[in-house]
Amino acid sequence: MEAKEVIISIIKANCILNDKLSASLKPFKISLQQFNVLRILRGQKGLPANLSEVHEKMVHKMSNTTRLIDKLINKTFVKRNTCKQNRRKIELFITPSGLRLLDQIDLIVKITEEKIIEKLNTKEKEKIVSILRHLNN
Amino acid sequence: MEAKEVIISIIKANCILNDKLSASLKPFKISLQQFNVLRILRGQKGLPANLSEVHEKMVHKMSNTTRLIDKLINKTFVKRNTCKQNRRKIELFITPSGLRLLDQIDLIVKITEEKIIEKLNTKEKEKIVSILRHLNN
DNA sequence: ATATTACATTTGTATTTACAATTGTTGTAG
DNA sequence: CTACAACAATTGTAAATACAAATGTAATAT
Repeated sequence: MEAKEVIISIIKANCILNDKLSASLKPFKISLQQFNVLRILRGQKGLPANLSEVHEKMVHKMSNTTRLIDKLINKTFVKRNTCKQNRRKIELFITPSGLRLLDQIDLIVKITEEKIIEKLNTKEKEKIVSILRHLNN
Repeated sequence: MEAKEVIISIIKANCILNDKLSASLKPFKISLQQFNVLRILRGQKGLPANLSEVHEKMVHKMSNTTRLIDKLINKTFVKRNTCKQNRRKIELFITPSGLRLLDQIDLIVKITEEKIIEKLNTKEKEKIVSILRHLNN
């Protein structure tokens, strides 16, 4: 088994999965990355997240995370404050309208995600996550 | 095991692997996608490949494959002819200078690829390829 | 207090990618 | 033969992303 094969199979899987998820988000005029940011912020359960925390959980260059969030702010789904304790940092919150959007989107994304991996059984899912985690560390 | 977890692990793996490969290609002023096209054309062993064939093996929109190849042509690594039998099609060849470039790049990419998956044993590599293939079809 | 360094984010710019529409060519039905 | 559909590739354009440099703030050393 050549390294190349393994790598290509990961790249292709990513591509397919990205296409399907993006397509399911299209009616909501939101990109996959924007959706991910909103999900991360919701995960904070009211606590602010600062930009670098969000950035770490993403797969982006920092500069583009800024602009990604600019867009979410324009759409009123996110609010940005500079942090009182450390004015270099900024605090990010998801707004009520952002939460409402996620409410609308959640189900369709969940269905899409499950459809993507529907052919995998429990063991395979566990296996792939553990192998990939292994690869990433 | 939630679908979301599986999907995120694939996305992250792809991200890491993409970063590492791109970095190793940087000294050669060539992108990963451009490198892939060259590899595909070399794989033809002298036979022409037409654009749609190349496109199918890639993870791009057709329109961008055209432009990707434009760049390789500007760099003289690829040659383009319109197909005599069917003038809608174009034939693509890798040039001698494209082959020389690949000669230079091959080793470093191979090393990078192997380094990326060095923590996986034979069984894991086989497993992951088979699971992902399963997912893609 | 001032200079220096590190930190957190932003800006500028070029390149890449997505999406829609268009061009030119071939096949085919009437 | 002509019209029309299908095919293969390209172009135009907006959005996303990569990369380098700059801004503003805080911490530290002298």
